[in-house]
Amino acid sequence: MSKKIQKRNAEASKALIITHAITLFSEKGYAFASMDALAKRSGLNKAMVFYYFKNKKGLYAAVMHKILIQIQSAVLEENKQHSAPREELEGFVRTYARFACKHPYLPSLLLRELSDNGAIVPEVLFTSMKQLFVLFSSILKKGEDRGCFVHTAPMILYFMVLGTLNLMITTKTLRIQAHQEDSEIDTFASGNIDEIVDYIVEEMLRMLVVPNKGDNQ
Amino acid sequence: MSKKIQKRNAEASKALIITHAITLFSEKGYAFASMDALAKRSGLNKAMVFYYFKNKKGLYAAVMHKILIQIQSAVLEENKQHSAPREELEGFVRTYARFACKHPYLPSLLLRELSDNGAIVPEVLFTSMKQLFVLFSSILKKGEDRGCFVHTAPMILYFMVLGTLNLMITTKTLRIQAHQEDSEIDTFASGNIDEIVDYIVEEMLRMLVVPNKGDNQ
DNA sequence: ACTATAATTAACTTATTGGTTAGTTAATAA
DNA sequence: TTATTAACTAACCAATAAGTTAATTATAGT
Repeated sequence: MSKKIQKRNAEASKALIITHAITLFSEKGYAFASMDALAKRSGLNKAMVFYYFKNKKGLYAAVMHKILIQIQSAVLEENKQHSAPREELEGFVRTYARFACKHPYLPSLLLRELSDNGAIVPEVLFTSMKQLFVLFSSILKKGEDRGCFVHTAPMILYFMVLGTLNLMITTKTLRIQAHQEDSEIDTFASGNIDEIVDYIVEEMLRMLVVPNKGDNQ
Repeated sequence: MSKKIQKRNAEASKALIITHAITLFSEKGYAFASMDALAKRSGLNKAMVFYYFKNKKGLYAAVMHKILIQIQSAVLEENKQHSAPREELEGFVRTYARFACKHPYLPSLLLRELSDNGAIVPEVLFTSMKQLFVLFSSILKKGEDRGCFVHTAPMILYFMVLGTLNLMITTKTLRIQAHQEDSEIDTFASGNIDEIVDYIVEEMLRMLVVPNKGDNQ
């Protein structure tokens, strides 16, 4: 039969808390996200938060873990569909970008953590970022080995991609506003995420592709 | 004669507060920077902070204003020494990078603000970022006009530069740590700021320079 | 039906913090 | 010398927030 509607359901409550915590943390940042507010949003008693997650930090760690696992598996999964370095690279950028755009908490939480030596939950953040980086480097490496990419410093390119995407996404409203105030300056205000990715990928390839070997996918 | 050492000195006190506020804010972030702690660090009475800056937000605005003016004028000033687009571009990147590296509060404060819709002081941040962007675009534009740069979306390149630099700088300790834990992965841990700039400029030029017109400075 | 336990709640505690205020002392100009 | 003002201080206040606790209710296994 259909699941009966329970008045008590640990998993559901936990999920409810996490869901609202994600938006709350990304809206307000860690410090300004109050657990009272979270309880109110979730429609649960504040004590439940501590019951399930021990303390604020624990909850935050759970939140970060969840979204990092999500982005990680999204990118890793997508990557399986390709084998040519150029496609892999484009897939990496686009998947990350689309995900980040659909879940705008990702860039803001990520930038905040990164700008702060992984202030609140270093380990969680770290392992995830590392895994993505390993994939990214392996794509570049494969390209090099096949002779279609020139040699580069993967860490710098990685941050180039992430930095650009995250900033473009988080500053979207800012850029639109700036363009309205002064239409002279081109803030790429109209660009949607796929156009941005097109641009970035184009630039990346211009950096990477070995001259006169462009067709060597 | 020499200035007599005064027991009371508005300007000195103000400066003292700002100086310590800069480090405090960048260490702890806006929310976790307490005014009690600031007063203690500055060796002044807490009330002085409010006496001079009205409230915490006002102080923060003053802090941001100061550092943004600094970076802005550093870059603008340096730019006067060049006229060839390629040199101008390199100068822009290097001056920003060196400054940010010498004053590591800049990247962390900047990223935090940017990742948050200019959370705390939108206007101040905004005008400064805009001015730097205008300079950056004008460099690219000049390059295009002279036929040595290809056409690009300046906003994206701008964030590419700032994103990469700020991330590389703020994650320095993180990267060193990661490399120590697993020496397999190349986190560019050893790279100093000038090497990083070399790399970035090299990549930027590979993106920008019109093929077979590379010498056309 | 009974019991053990997991889920839930209201009320409370404790600490911190941004900000105020009323009063005090140093400098300065008449 | 004195009056005025600007710089400075100690003590205080109200609000908020993280975290606790002791009691209560639903649920599931026996």
